[in-house]
Amino acid sequence: MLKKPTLEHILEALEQADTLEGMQTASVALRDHLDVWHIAYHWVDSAGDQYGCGTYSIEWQQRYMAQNYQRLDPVIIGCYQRFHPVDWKQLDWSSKAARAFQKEAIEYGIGNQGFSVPIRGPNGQFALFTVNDSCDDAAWAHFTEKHRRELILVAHYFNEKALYFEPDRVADPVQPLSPREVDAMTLLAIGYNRAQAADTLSISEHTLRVYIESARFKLGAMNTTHAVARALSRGLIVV
Amino acid sequence: MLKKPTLEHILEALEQADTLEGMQTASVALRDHLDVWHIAYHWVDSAGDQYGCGTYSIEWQQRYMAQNYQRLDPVIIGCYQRFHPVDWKQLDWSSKAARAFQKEAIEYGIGNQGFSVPIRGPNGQFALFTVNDSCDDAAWAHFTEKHRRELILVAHYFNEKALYFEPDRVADPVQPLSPREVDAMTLLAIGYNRAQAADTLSISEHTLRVYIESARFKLGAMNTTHAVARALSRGLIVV
DNA sequence: ACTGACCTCACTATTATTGGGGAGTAGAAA
DNA sequence: TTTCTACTCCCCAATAATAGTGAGGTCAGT
Repeated sequence: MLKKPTLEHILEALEQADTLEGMQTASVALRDHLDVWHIAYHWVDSAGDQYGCGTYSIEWQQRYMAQNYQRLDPVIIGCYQRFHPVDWKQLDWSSKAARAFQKEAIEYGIGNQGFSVPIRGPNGQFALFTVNDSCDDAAWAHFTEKHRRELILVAHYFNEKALYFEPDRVADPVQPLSPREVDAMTLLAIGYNRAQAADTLSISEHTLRVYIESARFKLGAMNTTHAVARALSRGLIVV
Repeated sequence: MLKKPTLEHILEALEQADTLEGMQTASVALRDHLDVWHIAYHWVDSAGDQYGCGTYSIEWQQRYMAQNYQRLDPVIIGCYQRFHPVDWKQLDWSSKAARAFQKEAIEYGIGNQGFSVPIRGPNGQFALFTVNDSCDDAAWAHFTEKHRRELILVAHYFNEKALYFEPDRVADPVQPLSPREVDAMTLLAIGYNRAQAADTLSISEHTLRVYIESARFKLGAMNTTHAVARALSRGLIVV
């Protein structure tokens, strides 16, 4: 490189990106900027789909996906229940499968040190942003301490871009529910049965049913449970 | 004030905080640093509990909670499905309830301009970090453009601290669902009835019921609809 | 070899929910 | 003024859900 791009430049380039290659370019630039082995952004979908970008070798990415390693990768498992960024050393590598996985990763050119930022979006979307390197513990601790804040920020920007590229999020036109329908859906979503919900709203159970039915039609739902699920995932109610 | 603290100082003070008052102090310091009317961090809990900190008046906070305004607050509703920080102007204030809410908020000393950052943690935890002020649109657009990145970062730090203070709320019913339970919840959430779901999974309806029941138990849900709603809002299933 | 978690299936009984109907009010919008 | 939407109430028969009981199998980890 003639000149290292600043973090500002990288973030701006990332903001401007309108293809996946833009994210790829940004991850390479960031790797050079931070002078580490690897940068990786990895979207983990509970449907099993996944995609990502980063500087891991194609071979490792293919191997990872072919083997469905996200099911046993301690980084994925460990981050899934966390909010805080995590150093790989803090994770649970005790199982035999995990150690075998780590050994194989290193053979594929992954460094022994890692720092991963879990990121979440709407509807349970989950992704990881990872910095990877090979060095001793003290140097790594120093690095993560120094760059923690910018890594969080960059992780956020990567995920923002990824959500932008994911088409599902901008789809369905939302027909709004009436206030009473929102009440009904909300109470059902927090576990009330019809009698309790009707009582809470001070209306008859029959009336409550009318709201449930009309909400069901508006939401195009096949039954009450479906209606509540749709109301939730469309953000029409907050529980 | 003798001297405005820098953002670095505020973040460091926040990191050091080991009581809720520390968050409160940080929000006041941040308000002064940014020279805005209000800073607010607001945890929206699936149990209906909520807490937060910030510079809103006690009266407004009490009013908000007493009226369960999180159910109709366009900021909450609008941010819930988003990942990106959002300017309040982009939200849907068209309903009568929303306008009445806004009017009342202004009477309680809330400014007309707002910028909210949605934040998510494990198990569907959701919170908002908001900056509020009163100024014209151009000035506000300039402000949000200028401070966007640091606001994202600060939002993250506030939530990190909040999760640290309230581990129970996240850790409480952490039990993950088994694969079959996830299948069952997912199929119910997309509108299948038991017969269809059982057929889809190629198991008997009796067996399906066992999964629904065990998922319901794990989720601490009172009925099937509640279980599906919880699975959704905790991000255990994606529809 | 044992423990525990998961997957699969069956029975009985009671209670709750659903999906069809229909009908009248009030208030806002056209 | 008419029309529309939201809100309120009611019946009935069929279906779904709940709460117990039980059993037997696999598979991973200690």
